[in-house]
This record gives sequence, C-alpha cells and structure tokens, in this order.
Amino acid sequence: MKKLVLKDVAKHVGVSTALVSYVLNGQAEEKQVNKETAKRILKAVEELNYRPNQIAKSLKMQKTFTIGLVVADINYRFSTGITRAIESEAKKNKYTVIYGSSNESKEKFVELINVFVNRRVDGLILVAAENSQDQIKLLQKSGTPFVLIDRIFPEIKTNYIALDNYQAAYASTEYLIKKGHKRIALINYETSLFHLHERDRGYFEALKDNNITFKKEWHQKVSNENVVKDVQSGIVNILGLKQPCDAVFFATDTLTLHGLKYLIDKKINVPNDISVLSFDGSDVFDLFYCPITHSKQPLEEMGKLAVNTVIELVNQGKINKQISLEADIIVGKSCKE
Amino acid sequence: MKKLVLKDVAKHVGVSTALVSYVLNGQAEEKQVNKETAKRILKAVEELNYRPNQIAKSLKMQKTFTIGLVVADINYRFSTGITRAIESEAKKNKYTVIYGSSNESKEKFVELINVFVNRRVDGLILVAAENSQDQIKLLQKSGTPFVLIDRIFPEIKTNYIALDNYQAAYASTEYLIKKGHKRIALINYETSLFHLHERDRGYFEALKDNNITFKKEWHQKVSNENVVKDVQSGIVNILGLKQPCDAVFFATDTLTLHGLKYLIDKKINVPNDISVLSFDGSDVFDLFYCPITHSKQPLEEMGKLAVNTVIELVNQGKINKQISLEADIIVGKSCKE
DNA sequence: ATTAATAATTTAAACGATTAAACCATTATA
DNA sequence: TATAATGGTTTAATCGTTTAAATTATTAAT
Repeated sequence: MKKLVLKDVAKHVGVSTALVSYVLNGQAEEKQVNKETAKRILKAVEELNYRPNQIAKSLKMQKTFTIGLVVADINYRFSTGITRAIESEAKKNKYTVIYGSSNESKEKFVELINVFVNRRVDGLILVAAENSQDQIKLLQKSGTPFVLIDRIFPEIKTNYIALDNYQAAYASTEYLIKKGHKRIALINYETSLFHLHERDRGYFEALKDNNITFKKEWHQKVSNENVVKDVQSGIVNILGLKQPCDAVFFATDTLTLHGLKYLIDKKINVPNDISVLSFDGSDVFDLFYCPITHSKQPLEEMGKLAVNTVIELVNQGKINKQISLEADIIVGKSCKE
Repeated sequence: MKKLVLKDVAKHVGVSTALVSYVLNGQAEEKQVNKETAKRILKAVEELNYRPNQIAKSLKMQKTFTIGLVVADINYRFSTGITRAIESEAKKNKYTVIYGSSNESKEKFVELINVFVNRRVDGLILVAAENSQDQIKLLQKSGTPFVLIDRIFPEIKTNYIALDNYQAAYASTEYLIKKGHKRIALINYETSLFHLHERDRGYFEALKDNNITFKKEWHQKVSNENVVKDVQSGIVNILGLKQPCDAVFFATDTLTLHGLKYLIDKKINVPNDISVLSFDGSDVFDLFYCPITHSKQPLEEMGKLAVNTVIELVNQGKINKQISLEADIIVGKSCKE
C-alpha cells in the first residue's frame, strides 16, 4: 500500500504538480489558477484522500512547525501543567510539540536539546537543568530560537517567562507575619538554582522589613539526594527549638508533600501545632485534612506566553522578552488565624 | 548563520558527499573507505560540529524514528505514568515521541492521529477515545503501524497492550469478600468503554462465585459530565440503603479521588464507616489519612511493551500481539479487617 | 493580421541527505 | 602484456514538496 504523493494527484487530474501545490496552499488566486481546474484538483484530493508529506514540506520550506519542550521532571505538577498549556496553545498555532524530560540531569538536558535541534524544531521551550549555563550560551551563539521558562540565569540575558519568585515568597512570608506568626521556618532545597534562591531572598526580606530577627535554625536545607530524610529532620529541627517555629513555608510543592506526609505520620496537627504555607499548590493536597494555603503559579498563562514568544522569535528573528509573572495566594485553612 | 550541511563538510575535506555519508553511518568498512580519509572526515565533522539534518534523512529514508502517542487526558495519573515510561523506552531505541491529548474527545483523537500520520511518524501508540472504532479501522486499512494501550475494542482485532481488567476487578472484589464484606458497592463511569465494562464484569462474577446476591443499588453510575455530583450521590445512595454497603470499590483513581474528598468532607471514616478499594493508585492518595488499598497497573511494563511492539511492527511488518497484564493488589489500610 | 497583454500551465531546480552504479587507479593473475 | 580483481572514490538519481522562471494559450488592441 504505497502512500499517495503529490505527483499521483497531479497525474490523476492531468495537470502538473505545481498547480496542485498552488491550489493546496491557497495560492490559487495569486497564481491565477483556472477556477475549474482548481475545483477538479480539490475534488481529486478529496477523493483520493491525499495528505501532503510534511517531512518533504519541512525540508523544502526549512520550517517544521515543531516546538521542542524540555521539562525538568515529568513527575512535577509544574511539568504536567505547563506541558498541557503549551501543547494546547501550540496546537492553536498549528505547531506540534515534541518533548522530553531531563530528570534534572544536565547531560540529558543537553542531549535532548541536540536531538531537537537535529530534528530542526523551529524553536525550543526550556526548563533549564541546574548548571546548564554553558549549553544556554551555546544555544544563543547558534541562533536557535528559544525561551526559558520557570528557571532563569540572571547572568545570561535570554528571553524568558518566569515567576517573580522574590515577590511570591515575600508576599507569602508577609502573609504569615500578618496572621501573627513570629517564628517562621523556611524549608528549601540546597541548590544553585536562581529561582529557589529568590524564594529565600523574598523570605529574608519580608522578615527584615517586618522587624523579625531571623534565626539561622529556621532555614532548613534539603539536598536533592535525600529529600524525604532531610524534610523530616528539617521539621524535627524547627519544632525541637527552645522556641519552636509556629509556621513553616515550604519552597516547593514537592517539599510540602513530603512535609505533610511526615506531619500526618507524627500526628502533628495543621494548623494547631504548626501553620503550613506552600509554594505552589497541587491537587495532591486535596486529600489532606485541611486545604493548604499556597501561592499559585499561573501555568496557563506561562505556557501561552512561552509558545507565543517562541513563535514570535521564529517569525521575527531576535526579540527581547523578559516576563515575570506574579503568583496569587490561595487561602486555605493551613495557617492559624 | 547558515546551517552547515553535508556538502560543506565534503568540500572542506575535499571528498564527495558519498564518502562523508558512508563514514557517518558506519559503512566505512563495508564501502571500503580509506582509513586515512575516514579519519579526516571524522575530524572535520568534529571540528565543524556538523549535525546531519534529520528531516532530509527522514525524507530519503522514509523513516522518521518518531512515535506518535495519543493519551486520553494528560491530567490522568495513568497518562503521565505511561508517557514517562514510553518516552524513556523510546529514547533507548533512538526514537522520539510526539504526543497529544485527546481530552476524551473523539474529534481531537482523530485530528491528532491525522497530524501524526501527516508528519510520517513510524508508528502510533494510542489510548483510544470512546467510540473511535471507525478511526481504528481506518488506520488498520491504511496499514499504519499502531498499538492500542489500556483500552481495546473487542470487536476489532488489533495489537494491544492492556490490563486484564476483568481479572483485576475480580481479584479486588474477591479481596473485599475475603475480608468479610457482605455488601460491596461499585462506583463506575457510565460509558461504552470496554475496559470499564470489564471491571463491572469482574465485580459481578466475583460476587456470584462467592454466593453474594447482587443488589442493583450497589452499582452506582457516574456520567462524564457530572463526575463530582454523581460520585457524591453515589455514596449517599449506597450509605442510605436500609442495609448500607460496608465497602465501596471505585473503578478508577479519579472516581476514588472524588469519593475520598466527599468522605473527608462528610467526616465518614475510612475504613470504620466504610471500606474503600480503588482501581489504580495515585500518589494523590498519599495525603489521605490512611493508605488506600488498590490494584496497581504495571505502567512501566505497559509502556515498554507498547514501544517495543510498535518498533517490531515497524521493522517486521504485520505481527500479532495481544498482551493482557495482571494488576497487583497493594494492601493499605482502607479496608476493614 | 500582427502584436501586446493577460491568463493558465509547465518545467526544472532547489531543500539535504542516501546509495546504486559507474569510474579510475593499483595490484594480482594468466 | 592483457585482463581480472580489488580498493577507493565520484556521479547522479532519488525521497516529496515548493516556486521562480519559462512556456503556451487566449483575448484585446492596433
């Protein structure tokens, strides 16, 4: 069962391939194709159920209508949310998404980008892996259109769509303070990722601006290799202080998840024993006994903006787009009044 | 910044494109390329950082090393799990995955398949949308290699990798019976999807084989348009009986999620007030106050098998592979002893 | 009846790879 | 010395489109 090609259609109608191509690409008017001929061509295309070979088209047009997407880990809520948003917006623009997950490994990240570039995607949307600055710089040099989402490198000027993590963390911390909390802990990853540092910074500044003297024991760090253990000991630490913390701010939803599991396990009540605030929500939290107050990233918007930025970039060459979005605080019942 | 092409490399080395191609494709021996020449070519490729254009290669080879994946809804745990497994197995075989979500709409399902076929994917992995039999038959006629996963149409003979839903539901129901439950409810979608019917059937047969007379009120149906409401009224119904049910078997994890939310809300205790068994687990359940007993689909294995089946299909033409996998029961604490 | 203008169509060269077949040197064999 | 065998390389067609340029057919103008 050989695939039908343009030439077959042309032969069937008794015209040249050029005419068929013109008609199929809406250039019938412009190339003044006879209306009758056009009709016959369309009829044949319909009858034969001809489908243009996009590969051949891509080769000739030097354009694939494909966007490569690299996420950090498909298991993150962020990843599925953003993927969904991107896929849907891309489809609206007749683009297809090919994607992969770096699983937080720089090597996989680089490899994925190479695969995508070799497949001649028109542009890339990237959630950068830790320490992948060099790769980003290379990409810039090569002129491949790309936009970073979520994570940025402040020392490299790129197009990006990200959250204003400083603002979000500041607002969250201040929310806790306004609710009367005096000793607020922060549990965050030990990492070089800028966006997580910004969350630290927002937390620190909010404390300072509200005249709360930060104690270093409040800041508990979690290593990527030992998430579960470190979250647990983090909680143990902040509750074991002479003056135990009265609230904990988890810097990512994953951290919150592990934290809540432990709190359930140890029958530590939220919010009576400790208030909980999460950076980013998750439907995972739905089954916790009380709704979790959290800041919420506008995933839909981020995805949409990312797609539109890449497309703009593809169509208009260099542009400059650095967009920082604000997070909303979704009030649950996990913070004591 | 023009992209480097094969011809440029050839010119740079001072040989024909054929030689470069041979060397790059591991045919140096076979085509007896001079070892020195081969070295010079490889050196140039390295220096110039030449990357073959996969589009051109695909066109010539009539092979894209791409698999199209259509899932039912990216929000399902099943979808992310299977996607991850497929992507990883595909990468191992040097295939790339392009994918999309039909959002349970037959129209989107058809559209996605068309997009993928036009892009000349080598094969498809499909979670079929409801009532998409015609499309599947068309695909078969067209000779496109594809494999169904999760959902099958018993009236069409296709390659598939699926769960033995009958067995899984039977085992789950029997598990409840063995634990001493006498009045077991089933909450399932009202649907034409075969795999969900199989779950009904497993439930019915298990009851029958254990001499439990089924009461029709035990079987609560949920419409796709009204999931939340219907689950709630389903629970109300089975608990409001003169002889209330002592256990409920949710036929999908989504149904379980909504059910548990409602149970929390109404302070109905699991498992004291009612035992809960879920078809398929989800890390979403981690934050429920007790671990949910559930049957577990082997996602990793399904994904792996699906990829390998498509690849086999691509390489060897027609094959016959109908694989039914068994589910395991993961024992939690949501069923009364 | 020519020529000019316009309408309709075809030709053929790309796009960037692969590869059968042809070609040209050497060296081995008769 | 002629011929065959082998090693090494190039030529050119091909995959299925698009499209500038050439060509032909038709109508209008002189």
